[in-house]
Amino acid sequence: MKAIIDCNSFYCSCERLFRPELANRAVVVLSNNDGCIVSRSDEAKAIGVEMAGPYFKAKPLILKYGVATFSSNYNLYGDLSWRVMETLRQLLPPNTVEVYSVDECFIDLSHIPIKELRAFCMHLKDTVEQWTGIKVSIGVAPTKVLSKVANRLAKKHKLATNCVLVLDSPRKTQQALEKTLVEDIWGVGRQYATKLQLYNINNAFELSKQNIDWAHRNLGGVVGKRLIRELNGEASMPMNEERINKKIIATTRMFGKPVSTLKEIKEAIATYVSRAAEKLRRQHSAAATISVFIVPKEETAPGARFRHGPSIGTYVELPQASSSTNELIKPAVALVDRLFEKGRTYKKGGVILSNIVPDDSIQGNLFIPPEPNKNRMLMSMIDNVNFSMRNDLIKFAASGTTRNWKMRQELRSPRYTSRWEELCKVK
DNA sequence: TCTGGGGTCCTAGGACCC
DNA sequence: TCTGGGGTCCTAGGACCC
Repeated sequence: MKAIIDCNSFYCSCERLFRPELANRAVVVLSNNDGCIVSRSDEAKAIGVEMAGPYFKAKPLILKYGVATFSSNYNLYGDLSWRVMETLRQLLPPNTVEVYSVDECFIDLSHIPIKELRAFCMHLKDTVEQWTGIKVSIGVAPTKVLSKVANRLAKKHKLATNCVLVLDSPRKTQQALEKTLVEDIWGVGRQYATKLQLYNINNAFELSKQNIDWAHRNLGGVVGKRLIRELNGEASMPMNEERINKKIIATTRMFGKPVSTLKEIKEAIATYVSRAAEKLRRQHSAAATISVFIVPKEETAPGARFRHGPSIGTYVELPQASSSTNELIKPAVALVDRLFEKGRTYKKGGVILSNIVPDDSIQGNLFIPPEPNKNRMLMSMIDNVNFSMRNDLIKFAASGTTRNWKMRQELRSPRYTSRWEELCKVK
């Protein structure tokens, strides 16, 4: 059997941890740039604050009910996420924890007898809560997709399930599938949900009865086949070993306010390159392709569903993979020159590094004299200062100093667990 | 006035090879 | 009139996830 363990309203729970007076109050956390709502406590859900809705639209509701509102504080969430995962690793055999996202992991439970699964999972849940202060829900089933189904119901019916639901019989599984609408299945997004409803397939049980070849034709090829098999209890998505290195690394942001000068866009892009290069070095990699895009500001027709306008982008292959900020900034900024059109206003930009290789096996280039990664020392010194003291204490001139385009983050809580000067004060 | 950011996997189709 | 077949690699774009 497999399980998915999922932190309840993760970002909100993190904020509450250091603000116990918020325990029973509605809490929401906003995305970067204070744009959207990305986490809601149960109380916030109850008063009708919508997930992923724009902040400005929810604001009347938030003010009316006095909802505690936070900008996202990724230093804090990252650290607490690590604590939760580390706790689970200590309670489980080696290599049975697959971290899936900042607040979720799959675990392999084949070492636990079926009859003891529930008790064991309660033990996991209680220990995580006791050690980290974060509440989790656990769904257990023979496959990943079914465990996601179980997890969703566990969270939905907290009182009845105590946040742990085990699907250990065909009868329980069928009941769970019947209670799950197609759009709530892991792997079914808006496109597929619409299509399925068109065929009058409305819940997960109905979907599980569909023909495999039909799924292949209609639900994205092997992805669809796999989904049907998983719903029928046939494990088709193996547990993955820990993903060490990312294959692409991106840093993309809305600008704090629309930007219309080439200089400012170049500064923003140079700053994003610095961030992305840090991520690259943290995993001891180098990138050989660098892509840059910018998104012009445009109006959304009233009433229309919001969508971003097309992004304008291009990329360049470097003669040799690199992880040095200065080597990456130059080509990135040159790409901006090609993309920028005078007179237009832009709202977002981004940098994507791909073609990523380990930095100890960089493919030499016949036409470039080989030289040791001479920037390595400098870079790691800069990283150390910036990580331990203050973001961007040391930065490259190309990043600019005024930074009018910088994102808004007006409601961020202190980084309680990762900055000395922001520690919780008891007295 | 204000609608996130960072990923993964998969497919189709073109270029190219023998 | 007939105009191969089988394979690999690459890229762009779609769909999905949290």
